[in-house]
Amino acid sequence: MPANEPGDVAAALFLSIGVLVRRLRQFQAEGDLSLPETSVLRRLERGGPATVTALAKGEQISVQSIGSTLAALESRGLIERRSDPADGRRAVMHITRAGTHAMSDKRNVRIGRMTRALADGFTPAELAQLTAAAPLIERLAASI
Amino acid sequence: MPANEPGDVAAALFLSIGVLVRRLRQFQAEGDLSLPETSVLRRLERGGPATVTALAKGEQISVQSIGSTLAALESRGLIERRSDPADGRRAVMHITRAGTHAMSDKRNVRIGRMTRALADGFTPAELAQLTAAAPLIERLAASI
DNA sequence: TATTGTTATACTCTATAACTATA
DNA sequence: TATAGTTATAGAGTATAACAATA
Repeated sequence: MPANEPGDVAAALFLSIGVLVRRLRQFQAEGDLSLPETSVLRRLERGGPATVTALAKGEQISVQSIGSTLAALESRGLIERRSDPADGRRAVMHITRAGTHAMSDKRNVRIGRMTRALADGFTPAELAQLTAAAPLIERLAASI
Repeated sequence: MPANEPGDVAAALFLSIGVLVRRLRQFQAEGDLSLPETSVLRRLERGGPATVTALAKGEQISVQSIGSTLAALESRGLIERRSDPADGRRAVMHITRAGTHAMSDKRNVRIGRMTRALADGFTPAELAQLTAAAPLIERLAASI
């Protein structure tokens, strides 16, 4: 049984997630969703409608930085902006039917390739390990 | 027992690693190692001396892109460039004693914060899950 | 010719600063 | 005044193209 020293876990995770992100960045074909676009759509799909500030906080970027991503998604009809009737400052973003469609395995290149690689090269036990790791990685990001 | 559908695993991983990378990007203080610098040093530390091409391939970026990172590390004495006597085209990069020192928990802000967060907020069982996930994530990156 | 690496240039993603509108 | 969001500008990180040196 290994010791799983926090320092070793940290270094190993750091290297592996960096490589995966850079690898995923390489599949940017004409018309594909970008990395941040995919992430925002997935978040809306998972967590439901959210304000600009909430999305930025979830994505761990500034409110200003998420602006162009939201504008791009909105201009393609993948999200819809609704003003909050209770607070005129707030803009609540909703994923549209087209947005959900764009996130399907067939349409989304990155998620699709990850899905195929996982289905072809990983055992159910390994998929279970990755499934268990995802929320831990999110918790780690939130606790750093 | 959940089904762990590859599509769901892919989407969950995608979101979590994106958030962690963006969170890690935020700790860029004066003099700290950058994200790619930390990654390259860790790779040399783990895998031993490597050529420019091998490092670029490991990091999943182009040979051209890794150039500035290597130049920055070399100028600060954290890596050393040696020409391969057997092949004059090759430059073999070695981590120096100072480079290893810069990667220690105390000196490296990102790895250090990850290490502390893991030590403080995660159980041994959770650390074991993350330890198991890291090589799977690397394998996924390589198989996409 | 093919491979290794460098230099030059451009694009993507994110940050900070300054601003407007609403509370 | 404080909060939600936008616009403008800049920096980090990576890509492609063109090149030089060696195999």
